[in-house]
Amino acid sequence: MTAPLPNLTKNQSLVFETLAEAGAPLSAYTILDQLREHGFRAPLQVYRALDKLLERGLIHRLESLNAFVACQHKHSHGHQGATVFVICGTCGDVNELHDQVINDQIMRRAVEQKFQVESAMVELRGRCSGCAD
Amino acid sequence: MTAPLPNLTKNQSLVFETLAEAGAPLSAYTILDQLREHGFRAPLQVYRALDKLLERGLIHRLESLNAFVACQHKHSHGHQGATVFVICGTCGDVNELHDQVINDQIMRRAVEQKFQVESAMVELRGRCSGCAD
DNA sequence: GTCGATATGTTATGACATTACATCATATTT
DNA sequence: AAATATGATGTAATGTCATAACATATCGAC
Ligand SMILES: [Zn+2]
Ligand SMILES: [Zn+2]
Ligand SMILES: [Zn+2]
Ligand SMILES: [Zn+2]
Repeated sequence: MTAPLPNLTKNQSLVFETLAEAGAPLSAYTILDQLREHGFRAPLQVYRALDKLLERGLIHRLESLNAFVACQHKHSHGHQGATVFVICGTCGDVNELHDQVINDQIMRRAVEQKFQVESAMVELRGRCSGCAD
Repeated sequence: MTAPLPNLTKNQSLVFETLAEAGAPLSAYTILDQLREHGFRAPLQVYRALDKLLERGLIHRLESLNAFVACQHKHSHGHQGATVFVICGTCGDVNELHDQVINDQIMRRAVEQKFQVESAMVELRGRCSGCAD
């Protein structure tokens, strides 16, 4: 029984659709450029929408790329625990995994140190099977 | 039998010492400011030194902070596998862990996808025991 | 309608990182 | 020693990512 999501605002929808249709990570400024024809003029319009979309878990931020990507979980179930991003440096393809073993171990180590985890980032850089040597 | 490390250059040493003495993450521009009295004038002097220190594993880059930190392994043994950084958002304290379970599982999942891992980053953000509510 | 909360528009600024080119130091070869 | 190659350094300019500050607009609760 989850509360129904309030609708996205116009700007939030535009930003989300841009990311969802790209199916790949985009920087905030790339999103801005793609939305200029829809009236976007300034970075803050993008960043504000991104912040709200992040809060709702509809998108993710890839820290190692300074870029954003639509969540690959179509049904918007909450993300419990760490998300693992597998990023090909050659073709730019990104895959999102959730791994219970990694998540459990992260939490085990955090508890050991009495560390309260607010967010966990796992990003793998390398080459996907299609780009292998 | 590891080959002896060639000595660091003057700039590399200055940057490394700055990070080692700070014992905390510093941005490239913070390092630059601290080294102005030693003749540093431009960001590139810092970034070039950081690149070399990263190559040798003497320092790490914290992707979620856009900052750099000296490796906490005093003996400069190679880092095999994922390094886990535990970062307190309140006091800024950073701890570096190496966890075989996390590393093994990352590699297991990568192999499943035929993904060749070049680097793996795990960063936990939250509150350390000293900063708990 | 008034008020409060949220969203938006706009300008300017701050923070992080690289490109391009010139110069200097050092090691190797001839 | 002179010539060459390699890596390090100095400097200016530029590019990329993100936020501060302030004004205006929209919408629902009362
Ligand atoms: Zn997701
Ligand atoms: Zn690829
Ligand atoms: Zn280390
Ligand atoms: Zn702390």
